[in-house]
Amino acid sequence: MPRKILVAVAWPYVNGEPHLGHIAGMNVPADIFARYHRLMGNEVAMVSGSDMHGTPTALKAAEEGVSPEVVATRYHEIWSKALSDMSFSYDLYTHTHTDRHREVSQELFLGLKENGHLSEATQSMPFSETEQRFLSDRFVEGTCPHCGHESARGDQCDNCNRTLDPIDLINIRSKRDGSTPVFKDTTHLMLKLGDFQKQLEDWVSSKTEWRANVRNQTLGILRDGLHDRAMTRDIDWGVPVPVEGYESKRIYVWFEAVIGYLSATRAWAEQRGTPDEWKKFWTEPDGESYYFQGKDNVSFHTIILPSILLGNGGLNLPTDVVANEYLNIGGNEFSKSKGNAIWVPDFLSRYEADPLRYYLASIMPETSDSEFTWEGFHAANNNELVATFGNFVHRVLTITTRNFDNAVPTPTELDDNDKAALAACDTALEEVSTAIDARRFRDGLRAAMRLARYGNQYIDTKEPWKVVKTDKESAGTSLWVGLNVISTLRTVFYPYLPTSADKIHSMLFTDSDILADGWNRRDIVASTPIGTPLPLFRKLDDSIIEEENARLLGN
RNA sequence: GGCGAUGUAGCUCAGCCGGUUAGAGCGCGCGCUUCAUAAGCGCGAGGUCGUAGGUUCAAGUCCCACCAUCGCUACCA
Repeated sequence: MPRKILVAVAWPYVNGEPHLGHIAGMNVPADIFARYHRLMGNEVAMVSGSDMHGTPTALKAAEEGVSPEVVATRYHEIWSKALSDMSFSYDLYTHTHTDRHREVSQELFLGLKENGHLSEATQSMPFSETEQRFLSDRFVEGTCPHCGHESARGDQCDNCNRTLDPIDLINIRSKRDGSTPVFKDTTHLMLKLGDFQKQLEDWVSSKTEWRANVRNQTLGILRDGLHDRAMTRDIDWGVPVPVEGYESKRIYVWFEAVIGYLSATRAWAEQRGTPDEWKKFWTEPDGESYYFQGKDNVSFHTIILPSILLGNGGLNLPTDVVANEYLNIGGNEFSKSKGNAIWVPDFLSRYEADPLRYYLASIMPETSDSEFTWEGFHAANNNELVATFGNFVHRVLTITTRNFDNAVPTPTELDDNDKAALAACDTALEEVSTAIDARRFRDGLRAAMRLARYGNQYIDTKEPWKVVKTDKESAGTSLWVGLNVISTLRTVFYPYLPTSADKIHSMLFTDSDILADGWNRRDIVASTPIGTPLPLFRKLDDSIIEEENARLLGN
């Protein structure tokens, strides 16, 4: 019975290009997970899209003097291409400015209203008279009442770190034009999160296999008790609120962004001509769903999204919320403003996706922040991919084609070493499978690379390049075993390095594709022709370290 | 301030319910090999397990306090 796996990837807000920090924590693990499950024969839908309605996007548009849609669409296209160039296998990468998304968002919003989970509340907010609009907390600044810092934000003081309410700010002013806002009452619809307190507690408590940061952080929030939270905003860019009297407001962007997972699954099902297929993942009891994103997003996926789903009823809660920490560079977060960022399109103009996927998976910030360095990328590429994995594949294929007329040799009786090598293949399949299914991606990669090292040890023991001169049958058997190891490496590396796995496949086999072979050690058949071996990976010159570090400082 | 996570060899990380000389990969040193993109294999040197207490026959592994880093703290997406 195939499992039904929804791979839900966080929705980036599109006001810039993707950098390595973005993809390391969400897209890379999600794609490994999705590819693994497809190879296992499970039913997979991997969906995501661009969050078009983020405030930063609207802000950037205002700066440029164009409509938010222009900016959002521009960066959506850049993101789509970059994700595709990274070989991320989305079944659908859409965006939130579609009719389908608006309909589904409004439908769930009204569902909550009909079920009595929305309430109205009036609050006093800063209002700009010059712009005739309400200013969200990030658009006002003033003097901190606690420490006297002169440019405290509306929600928090950057100097003393205390949480603030904009009404407490001394000398409050608009960050947009410096004018002094007035405070005006505004009414919003609030989601009564408290309605779901008990259900959420029971649900999260039962999820003992979740990562510690996700589970404990959520339990901590629940322990404090949930309060109503506004689900509408005084802005004009976003999904209209489908309620009379709210024509000038929009649905809170986080509300509709997390609904994107559902609207995108439905859009995917429609596009493939099976409009009800989304239900496999969302309403059938054995549908599984995995949400990949950064550690700053946890509560939106463990509190708000589940509340929306519970409040509508009949929709599956997340099986797991896989939150990663951050990938840093130079000891800091990737930051556009500080100039220390490596952009995906730029990276891919000089290097290939697979080595990057390898390095990012090997340093994936699963338990704590990790650090991208060019030295590390260079070393991972040259010492591990080229020297260990690529070289093993290349040396076995080369010896084989040169001595056995470009075809798979016929094995004779297997000795203990041969049997151990085949057993190592099965062990690797088992270990990588267990690790990926448990969302331990670094572990899985290590287990895969262990098989490549084992292959080198085996071949060194057997010395077929030497034995072939005296005992061709014996050398042929060793190479046949080596080819089995290569075939298995193709499988266990496929989730991590899909392009390289495809290259191996096309050198070993002429029929079918990797997916058709499943998560198994496909037997190597004697006499099958083998293509000319080509290196899997390109060795990088030492000079790139200095070049890239200089480039980083220069931008 | 409150909540949460993290802190183990130069680097990236394993160490489950506490129990022989704390492990792996990469890097580094030495040796072997030369089929292979000068790639491979073997051996070895590196750690008072963030700090300071406590519990215990025994603690990296449990308890307390503290320090550092990161996230959240409900209107940043």
